[in-house]
Amino acid sequence: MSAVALELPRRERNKQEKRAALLAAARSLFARKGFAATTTAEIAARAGVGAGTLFLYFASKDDLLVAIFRADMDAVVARAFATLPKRASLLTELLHVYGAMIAFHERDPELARAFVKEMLFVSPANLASVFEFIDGVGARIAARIALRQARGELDPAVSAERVADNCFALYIARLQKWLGLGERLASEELLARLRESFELQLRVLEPAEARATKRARPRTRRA
Amino acid sequence: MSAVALELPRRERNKQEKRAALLAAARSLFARKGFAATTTAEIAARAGVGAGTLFLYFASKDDLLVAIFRADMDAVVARAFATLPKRASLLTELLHVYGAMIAFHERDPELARAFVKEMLFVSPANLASVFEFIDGVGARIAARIALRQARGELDPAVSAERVADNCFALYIARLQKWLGLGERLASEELLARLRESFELQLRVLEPAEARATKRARPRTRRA
DNA sequence: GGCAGAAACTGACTGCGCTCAGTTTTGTGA
DNA sequence: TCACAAAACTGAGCGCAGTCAGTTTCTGCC
Repeated sequence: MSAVALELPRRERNKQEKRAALLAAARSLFARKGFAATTTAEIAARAGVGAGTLFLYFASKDDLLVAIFRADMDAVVARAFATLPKRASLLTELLHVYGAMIAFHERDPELARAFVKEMLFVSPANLASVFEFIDGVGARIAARIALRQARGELDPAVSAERVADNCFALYIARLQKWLGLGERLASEELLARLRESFELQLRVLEPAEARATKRARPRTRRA
Repeated sequence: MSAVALELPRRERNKQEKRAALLAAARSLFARKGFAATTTAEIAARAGVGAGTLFLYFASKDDLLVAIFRADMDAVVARAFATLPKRASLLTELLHVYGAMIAFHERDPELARAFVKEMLFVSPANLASVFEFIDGVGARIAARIALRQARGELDPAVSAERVADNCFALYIARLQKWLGLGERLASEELLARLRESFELQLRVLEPAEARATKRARPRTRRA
């Protein structure tokens, strides 16, 4: 009958603790031994539960991975938006945010590969959480675009949401290709490719006058 | 010492035949029972080889699937380009081609899901073949763009290859999201989303003058 | 033809993700 | 306090993808 007991029903508390224990166990084992080399039985044992219990909390081993990654990505993105460079171009801001995500993926390519592969093919609950994340990033990018549109720096006739959405799609596609390639390429390569893709997409936001001017010098190469 | 024997060394011939038999067996079993419900042992048995032999020809069950799909997609794309509508806009042409691919995926969503998920995470040989396909589509789309640039219909200062590349990335990302969603949505939905994405990307190709004109009426809604 | 070495093939076996029939724990109402 | 239902948990067991030590088939050479 302590004060603590009032906060939550005992059952619910236990469940949350077990879920957290499983996530923690999985996180540490994945980091130490890698995703493929870690068995679900090990994770369950380390979390102090039976082998079958893991699957009451996560639909599959992949599901568990996505849950972990999803949580980490939130922190990465929050930090990236909090440290946006001042007075930078939209392109720079985009690369700052997506660059942070890429850097995170680069820390453990094996996990990243598995995550990116499974991301969209998990249990409904997890899938909803992934979409929430994607939409969250999209909305924040859209806000950065809208800001500039309001200032008259970018064409306000173009839908900020749709441009943001396209950019995320471009990011995902490039990231997958990069991770699929047995990551022989440096992340700088990926960032360079992404910059090109974004540049091409963002050009649609340039006010018509600016664009007409640009046309005079057909190609802008060498920085 | 017959004439036939001269064509290829016996061994090589046998290998090709076994590979073909495995592909045919897998194709028919996947179609009848579904991908998940078909075991590699069944496929091997139907092809008349031992269970282990399958893995001398394909690195994994997924690899086998990708090999099958890849071959079919070639035919689908070839057909799509051969039946391009006359005097249509670039956007219409793009939707014709990608629409054909989507229609193909819609025929067997379970297989399509597995394919799209594994596509970039297969054995090196298969991966190369997948990239060949992607590049092939990209090049053909780029050619359609270049044609219009040469005619003066589109801005020649924009790289046709890069626009085509971005379009493929947009396609892949949208397709994955659609297939991941337990395909409750009709393919028309996907096509509509894709049209929006392409529209936004292709706008970069509009000659500057045309674009300045368009700006007069800020939004083009209702068809 | 016959032999040696290589290449191709085989299927019993392994390890692991996931299931499910049975057991324990928790919450509730008398 | 006890009975009893429901929820949570368990781990032995199952099915299957993928492996590998041993076997067969092929090829080039004398």
